[in-house]
Amino acid sequence: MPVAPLFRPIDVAPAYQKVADAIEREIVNGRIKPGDPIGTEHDLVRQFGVNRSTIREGIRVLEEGGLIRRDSSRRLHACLPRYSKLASRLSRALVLHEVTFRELYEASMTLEVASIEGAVERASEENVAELADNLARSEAVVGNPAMLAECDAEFHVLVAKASQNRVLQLAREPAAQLFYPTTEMIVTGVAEGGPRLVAAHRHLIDAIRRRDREAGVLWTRRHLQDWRRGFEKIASLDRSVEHMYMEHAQAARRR
Amino acid sequence: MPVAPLFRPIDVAPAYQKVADAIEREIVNGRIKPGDPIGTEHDLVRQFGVNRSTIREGIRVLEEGGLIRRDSSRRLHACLPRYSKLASRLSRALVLHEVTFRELYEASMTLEVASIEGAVERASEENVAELADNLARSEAVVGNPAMLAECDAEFHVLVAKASQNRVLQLAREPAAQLFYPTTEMIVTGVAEGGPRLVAAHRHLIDAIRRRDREAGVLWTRRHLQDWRRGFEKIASLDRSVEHMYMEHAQAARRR
DNA sequence: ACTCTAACTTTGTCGGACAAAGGGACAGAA
DNA sequence: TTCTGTCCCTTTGTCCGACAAAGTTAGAGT
Repeated sequence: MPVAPLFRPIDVAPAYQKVADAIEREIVNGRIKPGDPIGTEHDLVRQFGVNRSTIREGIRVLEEGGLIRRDSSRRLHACLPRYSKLASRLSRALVLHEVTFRELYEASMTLEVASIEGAVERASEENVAELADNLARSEAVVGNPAMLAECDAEFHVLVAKASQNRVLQLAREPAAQLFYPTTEMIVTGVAEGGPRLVAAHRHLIDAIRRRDREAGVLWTRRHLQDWRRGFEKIASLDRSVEHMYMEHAQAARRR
Repeated sequence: MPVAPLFRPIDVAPAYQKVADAIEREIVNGRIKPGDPIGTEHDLVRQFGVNRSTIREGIRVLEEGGLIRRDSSRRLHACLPRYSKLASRLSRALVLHEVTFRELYEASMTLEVASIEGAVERASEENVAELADNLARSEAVVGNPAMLAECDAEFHVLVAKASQNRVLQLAREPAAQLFYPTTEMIVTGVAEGGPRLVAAHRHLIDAIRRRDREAGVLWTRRHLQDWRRGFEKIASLDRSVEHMYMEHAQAARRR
């Protein structure tokens, strides 16, 4: 016979966790707004009535979660979590779960197509200008695989931004971060890779300008299929993402 | 005139960060495998030659990132970051960025359709069984909005799982976590909401069983449109996601 | 072989300490 | 006035040592 639920489970979280939770609550429910100062560690010691070491452990948790940062003078502020930083956590997780390039490819096909559709529909003048600027820089470094791969990654971030849909922007980022290093390898290994990549970007900008959804989708598909063909010259799609790719995601996180 | 780049910026990361980075590197590059013990704090003090407080701050960073956990006896282990925990970080970020329900809806339309397509193509017997089990439980609680909403959230997690694409699984989760609380409100407010929801699930399972892609996509669209219609009876799609929704995501994180 | 207890280890927290770096005020130089 | 160097105070990052509570291990006794 089950016992009558006389007692609720009591909260036995360690103190540093409670400190972190308390500050998190205030930020998430909006009482502390992004940019607001949190106060010094000593202030927090007084407010929470715990030791500074405990406060500091709590602060580390929030810092890692992207909810607070230290400014140039190391003072604490609430802040809006940055997508690229959060996404690199996810990229890391995907690597550890040993996802395959096939999964990456399939998901990206969906996400990038959705991005371009949004961009075609809603891109602003400024979005297009950013994309055009990126294209110009890409054309200038078409012979440099590393820099071209970086431009490519930025290009797709800008397309997602142009979609004006931040959920999509965030959803595509983890997979995109894992693509980036392979793009470099492919452009290095496949002679016509660089020019084809830049040409695809040019068509994509054109499609956005003309609000031509069909063309946007078509060229996004081609662009990704190009990646796939290039990749399959190097390795199998069923290979899992290698640990070494994390270096790039780590670099992105610190930025 | 720009100065010749004689010096590189020097690395002045604090000690606790270096500790965290060093351990993270070993985990991510695979030298420490998930499940492996990390050693006691005292061990780490000896190995890194820094104070225990410093070690502990580094550990908090890794713990929050999901790379290590403490087992029942509080000993440290490397572990695979859990999707739902990471996703709740993203949900939190989306709330803070004040994304609109329109963004959520549009992105989910893409992501859930992609999930069902994958599920129709690749769902295993076991996946279908899990879905059927979920459906049975849903039917049993069709009069209870809170429990039905929970079942609905689980259903879509299971569909994504059935797609066998972990990238997709991860990408859809942050948006899905924000959907969940509204589902409850809608089912509460709209009389025929519950039965329609369950009926849609039944059709989806059926589509997966028959490997009928068209039907799967169709019913996913209808299911989401139902949500939208229900939501618009309550509020505008252009409203931003409210802070209160975070409670659910926070609960998910702790699990 | 099993249980119970005592000793040991580990974690979470505390208090205090100090060097390095930043910010602010202030005086003197250009 | 504007700039610069100096002094002082605050804050952070790190260290040391300590202790209670909870978990682990080993040994005693059955």
